[in-house]
Amino acid sequence: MAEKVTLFAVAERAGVSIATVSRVVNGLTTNGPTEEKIRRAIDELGYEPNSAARALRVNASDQICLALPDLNNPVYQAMTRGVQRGFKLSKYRLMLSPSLSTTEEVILQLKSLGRNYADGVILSSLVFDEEIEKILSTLRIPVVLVGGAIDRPKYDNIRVDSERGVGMAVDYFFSAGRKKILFLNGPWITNPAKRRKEGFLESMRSHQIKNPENYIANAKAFNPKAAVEALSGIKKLNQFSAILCANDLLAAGAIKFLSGRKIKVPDDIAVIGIDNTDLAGLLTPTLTSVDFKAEYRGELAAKYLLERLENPNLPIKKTIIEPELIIRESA
Amino acid sequence: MAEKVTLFAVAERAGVSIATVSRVVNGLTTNGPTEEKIRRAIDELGYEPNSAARALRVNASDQICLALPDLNNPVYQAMTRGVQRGFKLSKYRLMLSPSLSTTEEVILQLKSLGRNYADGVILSSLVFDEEIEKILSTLRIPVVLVGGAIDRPKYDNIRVDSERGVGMAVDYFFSAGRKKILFLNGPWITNPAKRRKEGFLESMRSHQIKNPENYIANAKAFNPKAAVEALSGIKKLNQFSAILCANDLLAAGAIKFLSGRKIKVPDDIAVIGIDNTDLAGLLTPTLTSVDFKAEYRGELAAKYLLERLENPNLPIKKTIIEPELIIRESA
DNA sequence: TTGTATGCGTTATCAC
DNA sequence: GTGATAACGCATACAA
Repeated sequence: MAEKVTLFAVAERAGVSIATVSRVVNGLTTNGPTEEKIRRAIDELGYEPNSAARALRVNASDQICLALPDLNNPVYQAMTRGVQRGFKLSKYRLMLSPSLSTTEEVILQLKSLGRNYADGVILSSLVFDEEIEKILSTLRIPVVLVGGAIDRPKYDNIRVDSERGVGMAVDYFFSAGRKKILFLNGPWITNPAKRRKEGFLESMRSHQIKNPENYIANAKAFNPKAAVEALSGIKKLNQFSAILCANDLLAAGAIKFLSGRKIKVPDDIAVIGIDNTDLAGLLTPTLTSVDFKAEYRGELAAKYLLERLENPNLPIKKTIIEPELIIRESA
Repeated sequence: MAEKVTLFAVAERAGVSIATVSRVVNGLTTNGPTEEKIRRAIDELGYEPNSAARALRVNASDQICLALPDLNNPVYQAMTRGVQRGFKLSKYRLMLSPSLSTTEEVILQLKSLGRNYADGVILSSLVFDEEIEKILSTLRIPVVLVGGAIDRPKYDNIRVDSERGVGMAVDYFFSAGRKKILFLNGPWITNPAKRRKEGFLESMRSHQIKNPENYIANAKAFNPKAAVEALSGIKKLNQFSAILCANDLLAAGAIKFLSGRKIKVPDDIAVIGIDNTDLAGLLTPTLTSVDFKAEYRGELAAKYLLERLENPNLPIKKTIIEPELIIRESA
């Protein structure tokens, strides 16, 4: 391993003071005949500024923390790609939190941000309660919320119109004459599940369906296997002509389950997913899905955070993403 | 935003010196009646140690950099999950590099590591040349290579037996009487593509096939769309009874393409993928795929890096992952 | 066990 | 435009 090279080494080699080198490195001195010498010394020695020293001095780490629930879910993979892209041309490095499923994990992660290793955080959590809210308010760095359900006026926030998205799917089913709709939801404690359920109930009622809560099944997780398990437990599946799934992974499981039972999709039962992930185009039949534009949300979150870092006094920004129903073969 | 609280604040409140507080924080002082006071002060003030100051002082950032080609590819998503898991119980935070496709991007990323913001790096690159090698040797932090093709005796290294994995697939085709095999490869410049191609040629020759290089198609990227494009360009597709795809995404594209042409999988043409990603079980037919255990490799890479960080003098570790053919419906 | 004091590498203030 | 120097917050060598 090579020896470490600091400002002092460069200064010595160039025959100037460290202050001058520092200025050149930071572009505070343009012309001057010294600059040439210094640049050469930097190249020859392979000098790279020490992040920690700089961070300590200017109180900024040039790092961003991305706090997400679960990298198994393609929707967060897409969001991550969006965030990556959003920061690509910036000076910021991206930190990836571990998977944050429970309130405790979220809190631990947020608390650790008190160590000042990040200049900002993009948080997308399945859960949101007062305790999390409290810790958020103690953070000394800007926060961008992606998908925080309730209105949180203090933070830049990118939400999705869940109710509308779910409603679009229900409407589409009805327009195709499918009125017996099963809503296959994920774990009911999570925020997205709550919102999507509300949207379903509301939309069904608007179509004059009584007691729509009877047409809801809950999978234990947002994945294909849980979908299969949940559907296996349903007695009279053929009473339904459509299944609306709370995300694409559940839809993938549903399609597998149905074709295993020789039930034709969409002829016998139509299926719509939510999130419109990469998966949708690869399934057979290809999956009709409500696009909540996860990658775009990630990119937008990055943009909002960058803008706030540049100017902390900007007014709070709120965006509600309009969902779009991407129609493919499954419905 | 709350005001910042340092060791000084805690020390003042507890009526001790900052050194004593520092020791308590770092667990260098056990009992003592002072500890109680200090802990209370820490709690009351909500003290969190400043990462930058600590990093500067001890010359360690408690951060790890994960440098990957492409988060669009599920195999790297899986690897990332493995790495996340591997570091979950450690003190290390995970930094995610931007997508590293070209040599230039890899070099830029590696150079930036000279800023000492990471204590170690896990590198999985599609490309490896002398220039990258040179920069690697100047790094002052441990490196774990995942999938560096050539032997690199200086670094902990987790490889995959590509040739063997591809051979398993070819053997399986032959055992099912399928001898006319098309190899649908990715961009030929990348390392995995080279290795997999070699494995294919070698294996075909061992089955007495002459000029196997005539049975190779190259997709422009490792994704479904590129697979469709590549297959569209093939005149006499029905001369083949099997397609081996260089990864699952290509296989997904191939299956879509074939079913679009009313070619039955596996009856008319069998398909095998590589990587055995989450996708495999969700396609129709489900995809037979060579498992290179990406998630496990990620976790192992994290383990190797942790061990080396703990003890830099350990002998270099090399592991070659044994592939496994996961048989599903597509072949 | 506790306190004092030094330095990690950098930026920024101040004189020149 | 340049150089000397203080300070960022912490860990630790040393003295007590």
